[in-house]
Amino acid sequence: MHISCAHCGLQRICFPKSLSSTEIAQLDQIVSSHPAVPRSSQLFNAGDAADFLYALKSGVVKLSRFDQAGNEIIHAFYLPGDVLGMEALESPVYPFDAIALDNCTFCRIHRDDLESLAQKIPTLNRQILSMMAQELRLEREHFDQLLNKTAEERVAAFVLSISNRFHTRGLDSTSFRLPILHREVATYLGLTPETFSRVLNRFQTHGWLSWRRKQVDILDAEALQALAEGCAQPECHYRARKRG
Amino acid sequence: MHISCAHCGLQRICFPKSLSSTEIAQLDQIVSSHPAVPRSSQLFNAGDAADFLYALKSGVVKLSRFDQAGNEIIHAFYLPGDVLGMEALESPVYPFDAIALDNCTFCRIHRDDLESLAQKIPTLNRQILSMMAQELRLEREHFDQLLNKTAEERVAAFVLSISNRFHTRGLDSTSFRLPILHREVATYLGLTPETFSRVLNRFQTHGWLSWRRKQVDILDAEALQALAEGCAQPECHYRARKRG
DNA sequence: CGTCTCCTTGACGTTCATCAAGTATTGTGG
DNA sequence: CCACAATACTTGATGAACGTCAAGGAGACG
Repeated sequence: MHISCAHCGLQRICFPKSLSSTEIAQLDQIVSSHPAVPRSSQLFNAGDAADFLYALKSGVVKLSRFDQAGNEIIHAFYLPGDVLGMEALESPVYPFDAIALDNCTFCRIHRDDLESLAQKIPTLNRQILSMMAQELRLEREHFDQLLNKTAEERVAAFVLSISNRFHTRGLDSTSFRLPILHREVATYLGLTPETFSRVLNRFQTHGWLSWRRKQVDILDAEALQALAEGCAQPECHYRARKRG
Repeated sequence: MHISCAHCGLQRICFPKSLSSTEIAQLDQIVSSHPAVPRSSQLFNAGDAADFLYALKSGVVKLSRFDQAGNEIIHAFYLPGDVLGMEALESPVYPFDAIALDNCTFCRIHRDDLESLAQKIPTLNRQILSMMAQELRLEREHFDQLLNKTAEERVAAFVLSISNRFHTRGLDSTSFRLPILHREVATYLGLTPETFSRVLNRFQTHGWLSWRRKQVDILDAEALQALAEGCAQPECHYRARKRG
């Protein structure tokens, strides 16, 4: 049975974020539980009928697809409280695969139910739009992390970005377990595993970061921040070109 | 005075896309005209209060900002019929600059008016979500065009993408004027003007494309398509790595 | 304990950014 | 309408960052 959103620890991040208690009660009517998805299984695949939105309760999910050349493209990692499937509001099918990187649990909402309810509750309507806009913002952030950035800048920005998301969820933002393979992080950042490995090695040497297997420890957030923002560091020979 | 959406040539692309004639009449009530914006001027800047959504009637607009290092990042080019400002539905201010690349004309809608009307018209509500989702899809397409792609693949994909958008608008999709500087296209694609110039030169040599100043002529769409998809071409020594 | 997958480390080559200089085109004022 | 300036684009030489290939090591799982 579904636990009421009113008692869920993720209500500050998830759907109920801006709703009143009576509105949350209405939301509860259309929220149901979804069978747990084990590690490496898909929640849905590209091309599946997009009937539901999913709220991630626990675990981590990657949103990905394979391009014509057979390379994996990873567009997003979802953490507890995030909502999956927003992009399908444009089309009848999901455009991407959603794959559990850990054992995952979900709430789910039928999109027709959500649409009907949103038509009655303006706050919910605004909330949906806001979540959609956030998805767009995150994608553009991801884009910015890659464009004209060196491998070191990308990794630094990624670590800080994940750290912030842990912080938002009230978790330890300097030491945490991240159930994502290095290979997948590299793919997300448009790098090869080899390059990613070398960057981690350099960060460790400088005492900025320890990231062994799935355990991440941020040792010098300021150094990483400076690097992510493209400020000069002795090791970074490559400089972004200046504005004309 | 505002021309009714019912008589606008862009209604198949713009807001009225999926609305009935009575609904379009209601929409007309909240749509107003906006003073023309001359070339190189901004429609709005990052940080401005985001009170309005704008529908581009004529001209081309770029959505951009400057990063910490002072480099321009261009996230999108808008063509007639496109709607600007969707991303601001999450925040009270625009997160980007919108700059006219040509003399531009706009319709505009106050976001509060739109929200109220959408609460009454479910079709409009769905339409707004769909436009938002499309914005997200285009951004991800943009992302895919850059990730692990060579300069040639990026340019080929860009030309075809623009061509498709002209086609959607019922315009000539093989020969058209594109009022975007080469430098701006290069920036959009994460390249330098030099590299962009060299790619155009190669395409011209092969007889695939002629792009002089602002006049674009696609001479061999299939060759460009093959290149954009990463299929082998004699000139392209770089091959995408295969899926593991 | 053995196998599989993940990660690491090294040597090398390619693509593209950078620097620099030159040519074409647009815009402006006389 | 022409001269000049400013901007946009082109072309060439050079080097750096990172992808590729190859092989070895370490952790996970049965």
